[in-house]
Amino acid sequence: MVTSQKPDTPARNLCFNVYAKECPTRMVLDRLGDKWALLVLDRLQNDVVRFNALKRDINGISQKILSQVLKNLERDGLILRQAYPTVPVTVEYSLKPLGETLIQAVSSLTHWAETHMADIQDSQRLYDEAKNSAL
Amino acid sequence: MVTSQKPDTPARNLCFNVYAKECPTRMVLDRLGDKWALLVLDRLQNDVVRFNALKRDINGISQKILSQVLKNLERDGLILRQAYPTVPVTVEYSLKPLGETLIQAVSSLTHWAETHMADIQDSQRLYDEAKNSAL
DNA sequence: GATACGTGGTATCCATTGGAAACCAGCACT
DNA sequence: AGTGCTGGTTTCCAATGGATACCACGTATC
Repeated sequence: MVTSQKPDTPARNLCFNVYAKECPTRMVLDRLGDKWALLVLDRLQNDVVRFNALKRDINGISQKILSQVLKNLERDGLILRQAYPTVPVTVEYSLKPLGETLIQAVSSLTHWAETHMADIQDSQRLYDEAKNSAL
Repeated sequence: MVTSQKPDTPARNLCFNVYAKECPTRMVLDRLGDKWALLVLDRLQNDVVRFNALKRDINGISQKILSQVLKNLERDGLILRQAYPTVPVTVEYSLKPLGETLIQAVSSLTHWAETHMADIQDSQRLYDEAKNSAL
């Protein structure tokens, strides 16, 4: 049976393995497995956007989290931060080539969320009703 | 009670819009924007897996979080939970059709992480070195 | 001159969440 | 009688997240 594998014999023998705790790819998933990062990347698709514009567009994000997320994405080489010494400082964020390669995957996630929302809501309603009738 | 004025006219006027705070699609992103959920879904691709097998395979996940994630995914209609009244209870988790439609997107994310890890590490090293030399 | 505003952020506080470990019930094996 | 395995739940504490206030800077307004 394939189901139960020992921890020391991983399913994949790739150089990088998302299932291994120590693997650096997990750091990437930690980063991407963050709704705000997904939304920021999605918003930067096709656009160059300034800090406060991102804050306005991504409804509900706090400044602290936004600057944190942007800093991390910049460190990862996914986005470019460009500051211009204008009157009040102007800072523009845009996708770097590495980010462009990622946007495909991110985009299909957000698109999936938008298209299958109704199915999920139906399922949740059924689930909750079953729970309540059982009580 | 509406909190405040709308900051600006939103970029998209779709029925479901991930950028809107009140939009249900955000709940989906909250769920998917969770490294553990991504890993669980990825692990269930092509396999029917039992609770403790998932716990073993997904290195580092705690029992509490795993059962929580599984419960949520089941509620969303993405996975199927089947319990058999065997000697010690046997519980099998598998993808439901809705989950199958999602796995493509999830899979490309985890695959992206595995293939572009080296680039990210390079970028992080450069970033940190620049930071340190600036100090 | 003082005041207020807009920019891109930090700093601070506190509620929510996450993880480690302990505990549970039921039964099989020794 | 004690130990182990199953799939969880409970408990406790540290880490994270979000709301809010604050900052420096220059500009416009009073």
